[in-house]
Amino acid sequence: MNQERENASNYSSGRYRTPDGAPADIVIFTIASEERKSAKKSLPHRELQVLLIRRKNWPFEGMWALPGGFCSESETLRECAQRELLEETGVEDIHLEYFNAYSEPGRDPRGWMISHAFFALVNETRLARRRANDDAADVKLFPVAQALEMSLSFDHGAILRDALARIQEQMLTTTIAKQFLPEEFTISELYQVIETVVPEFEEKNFIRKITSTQSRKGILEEARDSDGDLKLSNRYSQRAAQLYRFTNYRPKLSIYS
Amino acid sequence: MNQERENASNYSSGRYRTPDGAPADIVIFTIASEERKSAKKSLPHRELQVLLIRRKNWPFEGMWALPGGFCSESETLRECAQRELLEETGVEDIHLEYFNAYSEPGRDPRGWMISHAFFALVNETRLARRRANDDAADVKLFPVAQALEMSLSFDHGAILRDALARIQEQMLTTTIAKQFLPEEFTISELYQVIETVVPEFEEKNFIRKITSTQSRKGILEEARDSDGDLKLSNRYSQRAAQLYRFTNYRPKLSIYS
DNA sequence: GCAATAGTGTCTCTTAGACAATATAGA
DNA sequence: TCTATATTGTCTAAGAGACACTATTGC
Repeated sequence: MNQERENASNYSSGRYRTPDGAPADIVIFTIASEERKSAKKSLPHRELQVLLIRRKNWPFEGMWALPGGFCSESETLRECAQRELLEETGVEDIHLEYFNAYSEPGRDPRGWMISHAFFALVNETRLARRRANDDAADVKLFPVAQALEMSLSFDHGAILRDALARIQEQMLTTTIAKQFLPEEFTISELYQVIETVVPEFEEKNFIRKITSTQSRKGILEEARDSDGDLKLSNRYSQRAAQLYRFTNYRPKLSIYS
Repeated sequence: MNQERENASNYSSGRYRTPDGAPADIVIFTIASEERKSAKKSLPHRELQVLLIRRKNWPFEGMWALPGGFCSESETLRECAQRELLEETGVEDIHLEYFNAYSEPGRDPRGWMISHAFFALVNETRLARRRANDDAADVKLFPVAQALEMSLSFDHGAILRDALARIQEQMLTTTIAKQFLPEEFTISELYQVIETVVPEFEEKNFIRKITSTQSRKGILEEARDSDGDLKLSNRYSQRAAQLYRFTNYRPKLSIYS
């Protein structure tokens, strides 16, 4: 023990310049949906949004930034990000994923800071509760398209771009769409969510492929009530639509097969 | 300017405990191939290997570890990793990719260190030159299967596992296979490389799929000589095989289509 | 009946998957 | 000729892609 302590203190006796902090920044995405004003039932308009906060202190005082904070020695980066997420949005237990580190010298005027970037996907229904509590002037959801054009603090513009690219890729290759959907949803809702995140997405025979092709149909299963009958919803349509839920099945993708 | 400096010094006046360094560790993979001793021409035996170094100092003195080093304030993590890679292997300009950060408290007895993990893919022909120069006792390639069973320094066992999972996924979804192949190669070589990294991989009609199905044939193109004639190789076979090269085309993958 | 969404029929062309068969050339 | 790899033939079932068509139900 003494040996170890001595070694350790020997080691850190100022031979190296050390970082001035270990920040974690979080790109919090949500999909806002707005009922369209129409006499008939119709699908809502959906929009991908990102949560930004207005900085109160130097540097970049008054500018918008990604939520984040400093990690302490006694927690992992993930725990730090979870803590920040809870503070900013009041939500826990949601999809939170580390995706990159930002280490460009000079990226932070406060000193040498390597930022650890996470993205989080939050269902708007869970975000809604919290929003009323906040000072709307300091914490705000922005449409992603708009946020990308804003001048953000630090290199947060680049972080946002990277996060968006990542969730666009994952939206098509994993089942993260479920983060933006209720437990049970219709095929149209799923399609809309995918389209909202990846505007280029187009799949003419979507319903058929997802429900009846052998290689993919394992992704979803029909929702059934306690009697085992199929559950339908007519929330967005005159004709009731079948409700589905995600299974745990995740097809393996390959460019070679 | 003065204002900024004053703010900065104000900021860092010991309010937070700061990390004791910013290390980058690199998981360097290569595929070693060994000609089989057979009278007839036959495909070599291939094996995925990882480069480890034996630690000379406390902590974990004498144990094997991933190569790595401390990042300086004036470089990015990538530059740091590139520098380390050059020092350990003598190679530059190869596939180097950041994949995770390791921040478990207590992971490094020297203090609070968040390790930034990269993986690198090196063609054995480029590694061969360097190996003679090194003291074989301190830098060594291990079969990955063996390295996974060794007790490595720090949390390098976990880092190695994660890196392996990542390149297995990427082997099937991107064209990183080319990192382990010469510019021009035969279909069998490509198949072997994929199989070496992902043992479960099996594709009965591989040659046909990769060369003649519409959705995938863009990945490869036939190699041709200056006259425009097809180039063949009989290095591994009696009957000469068509040589191919990767194009820049990268199919988009989706679980929904 | 109209509007708005849900879902099916149908047709053609391509691909998957399994195996057998043929091709090539050095030893 | 034998051996080891390369490449094509063939057949069936499944899927892709396009579009027209039917279904449902509140207004």
